[in-house]
Amino acid sequence: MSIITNINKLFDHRIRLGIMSVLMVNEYADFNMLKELLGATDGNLASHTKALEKGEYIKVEKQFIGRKPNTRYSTTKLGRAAFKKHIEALESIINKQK
Amino acid sequence: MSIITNINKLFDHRIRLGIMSVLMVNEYADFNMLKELLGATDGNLASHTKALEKGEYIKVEKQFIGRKPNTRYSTTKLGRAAFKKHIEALESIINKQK
DNA sequence: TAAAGTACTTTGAAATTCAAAGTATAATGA
DNA sequence: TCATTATACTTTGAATTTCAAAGTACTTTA
Repeated sequence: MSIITNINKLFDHRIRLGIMSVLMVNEYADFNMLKELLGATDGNLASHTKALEKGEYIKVEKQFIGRKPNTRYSTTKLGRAAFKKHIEALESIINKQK
Repeated sequence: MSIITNINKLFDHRIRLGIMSVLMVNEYADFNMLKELLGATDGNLASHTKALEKGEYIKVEKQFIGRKPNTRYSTTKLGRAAFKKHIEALESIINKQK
């Protein structure tokens, strides 16, 4: 049980951390919203959302808004639980600094 | 200026986060101490310390203790400043969750 | 003095990251 | 109306990073 035991590999990247962080406080976020909020390129964002999707931490819904495709993301129960644990692990590391 | 702007790429990995975290609260840590605290393999730890060293965030001193080689690590001023900034960025993400 | 242990370092395969290019459709403008 | 530009992603593959196994150079132990 080391100090980094509860750091989740899947959240251990700034873009994925950002995606989760946005999705924890917003019920949904679409591709462009995430792209803008995180300053990621299209391809980069797509691969990170795919990684989180594969881990079943986020859910993807594709729809059309008017005639435009729109992809929106939301967290899963599993994702929310995992993220909370990750945040707690970070907090515990941070508190050691104080 | 996105929510992940101040997340430092070099600290954005659990092992390097762990190394810095240990070195922030201990003046020195040697190879084995870090290895044990972080549960890293030798090769893995070596490459992460090398990355932090290259970024001039930690300093490496090699000496002999008795007849055994001993490598000890400590933070640099630059490293401490960068890590503080990183921790503040994490805190700000965490606080958004509350 | 052979075998096992210590303290790393090197190596290279595997996994990950990333942006450029691609796809498909929609909107715009001439 | 038809070419051009824009939108919303996806695919691709080169570059980088991660990782553990194997290697090196001793030292300790039996």
